[in-house]
Amino acid sequence: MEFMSLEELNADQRIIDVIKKRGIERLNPVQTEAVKKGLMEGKRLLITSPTGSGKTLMAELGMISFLLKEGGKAVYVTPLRALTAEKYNTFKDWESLNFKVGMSSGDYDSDDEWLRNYDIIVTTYEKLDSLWRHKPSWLKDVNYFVLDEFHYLNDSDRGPVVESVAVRAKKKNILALSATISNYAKISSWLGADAVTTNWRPVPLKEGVIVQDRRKCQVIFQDNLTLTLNGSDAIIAYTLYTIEKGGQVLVFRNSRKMAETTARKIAAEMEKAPLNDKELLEVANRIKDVDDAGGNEKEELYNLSLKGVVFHHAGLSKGLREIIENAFRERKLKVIVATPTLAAGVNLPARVVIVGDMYRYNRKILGYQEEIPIMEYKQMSGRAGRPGYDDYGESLIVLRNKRDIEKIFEKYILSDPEPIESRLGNESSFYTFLLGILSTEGGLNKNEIYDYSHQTLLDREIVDDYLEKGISWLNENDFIEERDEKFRLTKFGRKVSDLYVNPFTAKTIRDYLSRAETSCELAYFHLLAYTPDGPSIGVSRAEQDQLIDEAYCPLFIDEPDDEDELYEYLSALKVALIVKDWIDEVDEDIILERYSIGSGDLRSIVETMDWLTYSGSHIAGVIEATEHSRKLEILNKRVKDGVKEDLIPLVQISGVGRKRARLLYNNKITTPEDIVMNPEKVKALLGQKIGEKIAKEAAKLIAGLH
DNA sequence: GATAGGTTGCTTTAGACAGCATGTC
DNA sequence: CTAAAGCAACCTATC
Repeated sequence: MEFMSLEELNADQRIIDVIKKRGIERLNPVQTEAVKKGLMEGKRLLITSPTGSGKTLMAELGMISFLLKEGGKAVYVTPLRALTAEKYNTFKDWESLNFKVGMSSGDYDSDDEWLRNYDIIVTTYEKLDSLWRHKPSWLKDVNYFVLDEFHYLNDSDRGPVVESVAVRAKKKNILALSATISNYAKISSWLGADAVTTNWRPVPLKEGVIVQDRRKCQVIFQDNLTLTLNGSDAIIAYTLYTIEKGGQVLVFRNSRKMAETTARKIAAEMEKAPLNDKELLEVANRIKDVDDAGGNEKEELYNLSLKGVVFHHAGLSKGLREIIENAFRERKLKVIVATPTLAAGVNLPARVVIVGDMYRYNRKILGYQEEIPIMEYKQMSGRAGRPGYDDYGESLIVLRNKRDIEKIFEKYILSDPEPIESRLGNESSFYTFLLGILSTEGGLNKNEIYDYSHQTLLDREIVDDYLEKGISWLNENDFIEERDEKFRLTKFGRKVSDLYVNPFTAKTIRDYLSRAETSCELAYFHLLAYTPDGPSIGVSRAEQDQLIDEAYCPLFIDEPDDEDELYEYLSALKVALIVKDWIDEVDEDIILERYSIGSGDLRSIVETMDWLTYSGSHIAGVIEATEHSRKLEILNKRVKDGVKEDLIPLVQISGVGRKRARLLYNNKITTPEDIVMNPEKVKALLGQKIGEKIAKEAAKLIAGLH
């Protein structure tokens, strides 16, 4: 274990100053090794090391020293919008060296060309992929790419994009950062990079299992240390044990419901725990005052937080999630019981991590529970141990059965994660990849497409197979055309690539719309939700029969016979009904109740349908289905803000949402002009301060139109 | 006859990226 | 292609 001093680093003094300002005195062993392997000289590296081993600083050293020497731009890519925002904030430190930092993702989006003003751009894999297709002028100035959380390459949904980005990025200088992977040698040689691999962690990790044995729980650590606790529930017993000793606990469960009930059970036992009621009351009030709709989860979280225990999953609104994460970081909340959301994502360590379930239901195969990937376990256990607070972290796997002990130790604790492999080997991903390269590169002949495709991680034979099929499929379906032996995107293909929708989504939309007359709102939503890009949502047994009755108008798609397809069809119908309620201005809490979804779910459905209505409208435009296009355009405006058509002019004003707009409209203020004309009335309706602000925004909007 | 506690049968099951216009976080 | 936990309705023992 070698720690390099900042003096030895031999870097520009301004770099040292920034690092020192953060309270960092020396480089840790991972960082030291990376520096020795040429990080500061712009050497191509693949760094695989555990969570919290200071990979971000390595990326910064790499980027900054490269920019100082070579000029140009650096792009830092992450798989999550939350990570993009987090990195953006840390990289702001480098503005003292006159490097301008920008970010671009679905959340915080900049105009493509505007990004030229930045030296460091933080973005997501999908956004970068999309940028490449739009070819903004500055992209050729980027000579350094940092590919963060590179193990996402192995994700079946998102991996293909990571790989496409890597294929393009590796033509330039790259630094790939990844969790520990077993086949790093193969990956680094594919990337043309040197590998830096260590298992060094800033806080040591003690792993073990905890087994339920009647009224007692047996804890067995890796180092053979054992411990017996009283209690008939292993999770509760060890959580209480940890809290008594002043630690925080992160519990993982594999369903939302279980996360909630486990949180309730722990909270019920918290009477004897040492809690700071004043702090918790303050947290509880933050939860109560959150201004995005929290649904009925809000009240429950309020009560739970008074006991220092909360649950956390994607059904929660963004505001609630943030409050919980911050309060845990502030060490006010003692326990979070979460679904896998918190395993990846932003940094949120705890002294103890309890992995409650080693199996997960597989939605594709009935009755089949698969063991969770080792990588996923490592991501969870990696959250154990807070630097500066804990001497070591503990990660415990809960076992229901004694005879699993050895197997679990062998598989999860003593082994490396599974190798990461290409996920491009299926029609949908590969065809998307082909569309992407033709979009970026312009016209290519067959040989050039071959060469390009062989840059992927995929085996040659598989590439060749999909290539033939892909080219003819894209050709037959009018995404591409052949001219002078070169393949180019058609107008339709170009549009699909720009919209960033899956080609199968585009084909579905085009095929149905081109042969049908216009239909009702519900039918459009249903069609969009039924595509591969549509939101998927669970449909309960009881809902299934009801859904068909609620479809009040003819849909574009006929009811399928196949059972699985029928489920997809009904799921899309449920999405359609939710979005229909949303644009009919049904109160948010009523929607959540009616469809038993969380407010986070509603937000994500609306977000996706916003994108898809926009895309649908433009696809209809290209195939000259003008009526469809016009209808979808109006729906898009309504979905964005959740309003009926008459409110569209009002919600264009920033600060005016569905509720304020309806209030104004009911009082005969129906346009931005009305607001400017009657500022006093607006103030009377919305309050002095808000009214004033909105009047200003309305004036700005009108000015912008002229 | 009320009630605590058990049994049976049925149901449900994680997460989160993308366009554009806006101002430029 | 190998399940498990929650929940409501019903059942049973006990006082």
